[in-house]
Amino acid sequence: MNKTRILLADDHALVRRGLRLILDAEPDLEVVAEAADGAEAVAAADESEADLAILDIAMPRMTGLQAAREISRRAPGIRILILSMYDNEQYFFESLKVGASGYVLKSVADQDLLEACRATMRGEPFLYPGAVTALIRDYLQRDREGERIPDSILTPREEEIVKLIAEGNSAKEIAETLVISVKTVDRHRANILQKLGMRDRLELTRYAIRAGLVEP
Amino acid sequence: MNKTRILLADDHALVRRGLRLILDAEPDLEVVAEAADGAEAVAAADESEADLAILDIAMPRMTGLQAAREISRRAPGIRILILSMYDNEQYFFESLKVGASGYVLKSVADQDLLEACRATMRGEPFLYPGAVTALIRDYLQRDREGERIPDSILTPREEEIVKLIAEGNSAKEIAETLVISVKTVDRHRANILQKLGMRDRLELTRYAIRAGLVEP
DNA sequence: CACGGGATGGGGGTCAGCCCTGATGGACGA
DNA sequence: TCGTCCATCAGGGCTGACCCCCATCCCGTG
Repeated sequence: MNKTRILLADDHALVRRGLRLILDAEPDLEVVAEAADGAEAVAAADESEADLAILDIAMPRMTGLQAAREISRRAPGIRILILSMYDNEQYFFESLKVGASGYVLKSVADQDLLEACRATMRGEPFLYPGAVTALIRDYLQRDREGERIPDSILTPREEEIVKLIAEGNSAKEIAETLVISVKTVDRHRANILQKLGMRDRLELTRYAIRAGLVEP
Repeated sequence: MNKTRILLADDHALVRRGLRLILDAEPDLEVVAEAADGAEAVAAADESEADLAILDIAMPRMTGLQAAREISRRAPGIRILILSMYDNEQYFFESLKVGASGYVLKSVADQDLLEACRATMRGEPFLYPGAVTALIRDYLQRDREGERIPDSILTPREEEIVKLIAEGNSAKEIAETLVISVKTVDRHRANILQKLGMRDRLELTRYAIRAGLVEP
């Protein structure tokens, strides 16, 4: 019987180590590669011939979501499980959109993670209980209003801007960092705020911190 | 030989489980209690007769720092190790202030965590390498300027203002809440920013979240 | 009592955040 | 090829954030 070959990506070595112990203790699972950020994860996915990638959502350089998008584009055969600190509908739906088969909260028990791995490898999507509620609520609402998913998701560029704003950079600094005009940063910020229904950088920052996009 | 009895507090069950595997694998360490938030940790410290409390810094209900303050007040015999995602001087110093003997980043290797536990139990403070740099820099600066640590620099009123700012309120809203003039709020904010050496509300907000003054 | 710190304000200034309209070029799918 | 989405940018306007100097009042302490 073949073991499921796992790529494990989390920026905290200690957490990674703990997860590895949990996974390696199972007879049917085997961690064959580790990554400390999104970019490493993408590279590791290319080389490791893993069957399953477990990606933390909050990582430097490239978030788990961006990495998932990239991995599922370059290596469609790899199943992806997103690991998240936050019980957040927005991120759950976005995970599915970027090609992940499952979404697991860090607050679940280890048995749930193992079950998620196995379900994913069987080709079944894994939904953590809270997400089911969110899913149902969403479908009900869409049904009631007869519309499709509001698609209020941010573009990659916009996510980049969100990070920089939430890290405390002014529009001018962001413009210099990205080598674009302040006006464009302005434009992006306006679009972001409008999409997320927020009113200013401060609210956006709190959101980004909650979502694990940046550190406080 | 007696094992070191450990209280492990982290809001993510998965992470907690992983850490427990790391710790329980050692012959001289033993996890005897777990907690999923700061309040639970305080309660567990009262009951568990633990020797060492490992507290994640970011937890609901009560942050690791608040819990540490409470635990070291109620049970001074328990050594405390703060576990943090953030390589941040401010946080590090606050940890020491609330009675912790060590500060360990989640990005360190498992061996470093084990070494931190043992050093703490030997009565030695454990400093992760980056913190040493910060410590030295701080001492140098204090030495140069010939002043001592201005602890708890903010007045009660100012802390009230900080909270309101960090919760996303505008100066106008704060003025209405406190029934004072916008100008006074302005004045307070200016004093606060000057005292903390920060430049705007956004930086202040991130500080307040890190310090556990407000929820993200 | 006099002095200092804390809280409260006013006047007046600069600058950045935020929003609107409108426009262009490139990429990508129908 | 055409429409759509994304990223890019300009001009111009409003408001709030942030800063300066200064004044008042209360309070506790030397």
